[in-house]
Amino acid sequence: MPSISVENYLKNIYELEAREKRVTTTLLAESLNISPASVTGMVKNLSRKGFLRHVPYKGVQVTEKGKRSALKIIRKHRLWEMFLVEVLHFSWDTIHQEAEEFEHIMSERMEEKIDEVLGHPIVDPHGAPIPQKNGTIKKMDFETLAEAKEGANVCVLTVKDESPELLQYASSIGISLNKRIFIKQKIKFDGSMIVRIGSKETVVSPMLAQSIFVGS
Amino acid sequence: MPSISVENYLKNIYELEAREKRVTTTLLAESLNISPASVTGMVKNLSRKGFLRHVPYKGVQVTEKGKRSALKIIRKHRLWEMFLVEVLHFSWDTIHQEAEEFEHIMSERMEEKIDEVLGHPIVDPHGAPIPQKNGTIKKMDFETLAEAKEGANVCVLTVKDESPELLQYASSIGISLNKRIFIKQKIKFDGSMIVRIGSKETVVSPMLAQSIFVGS
DNA sequence: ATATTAATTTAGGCATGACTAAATAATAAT
DNA sequence: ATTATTATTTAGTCATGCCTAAATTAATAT
Repeated sequence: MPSISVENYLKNIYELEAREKRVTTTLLAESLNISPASVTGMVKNLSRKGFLRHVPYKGVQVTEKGKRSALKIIRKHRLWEMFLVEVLHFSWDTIHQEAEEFEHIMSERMEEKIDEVLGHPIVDPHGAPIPQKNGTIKKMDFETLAEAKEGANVCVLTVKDESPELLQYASSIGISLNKRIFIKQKIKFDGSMIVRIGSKETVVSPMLAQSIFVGS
Repeated sequence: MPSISVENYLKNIYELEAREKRVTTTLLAESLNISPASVTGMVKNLSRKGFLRHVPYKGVQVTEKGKRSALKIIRKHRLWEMFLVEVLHFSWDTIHQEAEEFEHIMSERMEEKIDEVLGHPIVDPHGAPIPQKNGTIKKMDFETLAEAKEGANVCVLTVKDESPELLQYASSIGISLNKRIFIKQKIKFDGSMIVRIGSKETVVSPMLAQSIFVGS
């Protein structure tokens, strides 16, 4: 059984792979808040054990085996986030950190019970897809709000969940899952957008816009 | 913040103190499934840090500080057991092991939410008292079923929770919390008892009887 | 092409928390 | 009282997973 550290490495690598071309030692180190030197050591271990492929100075990739492990943990994380919101009435901005710990100690039995009580949900409270029992996960190929064109009317499908501040801010200007956003104007100067959400008009900064994934 | 190991030492010492005159190194080692030599080392640390008083060759006791920590963990453990039964529909014989892990990672916030959802329960699913937020715990001075007199009609108040088998067996002969047991006869030979629970008559072995705490 | 800078890896350490084997202390038995 | 037994402690190891400092490799700029 993989240790908590191993699980965190695999999860982070898997998630970084989705949004970066190369998952370098340094990138991974930053993501894990661990020194690059330490990462090198662990990457060697995990490669030897068949969880990763590592081309020195180039980057790492999870193998099939590594991916399976990563998805198991992500499934537990997202199910637990859902449970925190639905059953324990946590708000969406406080659950990520809670789930970071529980994902590692959640038993199979527990996973099943929670999945059952929640009625087999397919997305978590931030709209991220929950990996299924069989190891599959719905592919996400949404664009970010930052990429949406002027005049478009889009739907909020996913919001990045790492930062409570971001989520609080998003809530405060009316952004939540499945809300529609009309892009009234994009400012050339810095990429800010003037948008209409419901009946209110606000400005969305480029940084916020890059954390929000939308579809049509 | 105490490590998981430290929390387990403190909890076990506290619980052993309640039912043994001296908590010796060996006893503690057995309870924790750790070698006596290792226990000696940790006991030294914890004494130095003010969690324990240790008289070499005599035994250990928690200090006030140690007791406070122990009760915090026991509160989390018992609240979580209650939650597993009430909200996730686990049966009472499967929850102890689950809770052994979660007690260490449960945040204050989580503790509060669960306490709230459960309506501030005062006992766990095995009848053990849940330590309160302020660090107090209801004193348990019940007798064991084994000590009850012939002809007595007693009420099941607590059942030891460490062994799933014990709990399953107790359930199977009709023993659960708040059930009344009439002691029809005590066998001199081995201490077995012939009892009536509801309308059924059964034999309770001395070993089982010692794991069941009753009041009148 | 070479020098500078940045990324990566190697080498050596450290804390935690376990282990075994050997030594010592306490207890019980003759 | 001495011996045998049992409990406890000491000493020395080990695995995990992190660290820093130094060395190496790669990438970039002149």
